[in-house]
Amino acid sequence: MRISELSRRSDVPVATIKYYLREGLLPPGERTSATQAVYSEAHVDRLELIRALLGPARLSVEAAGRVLGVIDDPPETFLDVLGAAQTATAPTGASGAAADEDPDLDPARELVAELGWTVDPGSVELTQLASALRAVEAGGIDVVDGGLARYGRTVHDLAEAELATVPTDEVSRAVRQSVLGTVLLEPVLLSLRRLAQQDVAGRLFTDEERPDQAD
Amino acid sequence: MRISELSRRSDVPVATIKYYLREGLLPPGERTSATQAVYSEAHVDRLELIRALLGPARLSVEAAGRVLGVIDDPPETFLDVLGAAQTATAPTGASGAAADEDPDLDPARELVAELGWTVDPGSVELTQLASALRAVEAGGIDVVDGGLARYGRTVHDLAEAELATVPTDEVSRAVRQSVLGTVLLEPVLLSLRRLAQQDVAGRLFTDEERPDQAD
DNA sequence: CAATAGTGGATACCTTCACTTTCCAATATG
DNA sequence: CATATTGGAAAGTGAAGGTATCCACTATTG
Repeated sequence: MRISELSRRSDVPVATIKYYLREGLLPPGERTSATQAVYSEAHVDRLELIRALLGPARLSVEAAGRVLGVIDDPPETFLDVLGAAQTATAPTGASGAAADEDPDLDPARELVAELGWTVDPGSVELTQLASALRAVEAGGIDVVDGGLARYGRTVHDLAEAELATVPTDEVSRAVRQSVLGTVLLEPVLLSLRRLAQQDVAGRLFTDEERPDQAD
Repeated sequence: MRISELSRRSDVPVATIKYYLREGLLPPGERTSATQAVYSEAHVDRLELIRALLGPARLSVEAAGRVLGVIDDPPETFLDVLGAAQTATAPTGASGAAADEDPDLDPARELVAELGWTVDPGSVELTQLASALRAVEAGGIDVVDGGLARYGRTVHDLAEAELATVPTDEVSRAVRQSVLGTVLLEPVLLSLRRLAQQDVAGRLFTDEERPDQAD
């Protein structure tokens, strides 16, 4: 198919497809002449994936490029699979640069230690956890019931369920599953959490008793 | 204190403080004359909170304004607390407008039904779950081990732990806790998940055996 | 086989967002 | 009184993510 049909099929404007081609998110079509190329089903799928990464997963075009790059050109070893997934999707800079100094990683480190987890001590995620904890602090809110450690243990269950789906026989499939799982399940997690909150709140405030009013 | 000291204390540029004042995120200082106002400790705290919302929580200035608006001017009833929290932080539009038609809410509805949750059938979160599920589909990845329902059940535990911290005696404190909890715990959740993945991946690929290759 | 429409590619432009800069007239302050 | 600050308005900025415009070329189609 030519670009206009690709556009119709994928519901992405031609100009935008060209943009993604320029940015290297979408591989070029197969050239049939100096000014013509044909695109395949694979291009349609790829565009869908790109839109999923840029939309729900909220990745920047640059981050999406890194994610797709890891999928297209996977690391050699299983050990590197997750690391690749995570550094590819880190918000800014990616390669281990400090955002602005490092104000205080200790609370984050302590929490991880309390949970008994083994993590990369220099990973971006640790920095992000630290700043997330500072934000909670700034909000002056009470931490989760049972403490953050309980929260962490529950999240660990999630991580186990996710990683159980990663095939251990072939690196390229493992990469795809873990890289895309890492980013595409985030919005699922977030929206499920909010829906669960609705359910819990409903039980708390409606069923048992309603504090004191109508409306 | 005057604006320049507020700036020093909060580490936010004067021009930015003025911007937040203009956008209504920060309440004006107390006027002492036509061209002078004094700011309090409360302003310092508020600025910290604003930065937490705009930074780690990744809210837009507009969404942050809605969140702060709910806190400053809480709903009357407990029933509305969570709803207010959630609509205030919804990505776009907020008030129940369809992003672009509604392609297919059914998978989301089904999942929620399977979990036995009671949720607002018209809530934005349902739409977001639907589009998140479509994104997973687009990525062609296997769903979590044990199915999404298992994932959902685990998330429900999280929601319970969170909502257990919401005081049930005073609406204004309940609002603050649930509104800020909703948004400020998201980055905590996300970064903890990734750290948990590191731990799980480490156990899978390092301890037991490494599959079969070098590099 | 000429007229028309559709291409790939490059470049310029546009819009939104979150700030920054610049001005200003009116105080504060030394 | 001279200089520095202030609150406030308005214009400007830089990054991000597209769009729009051109253009020299095919690829049809009548």
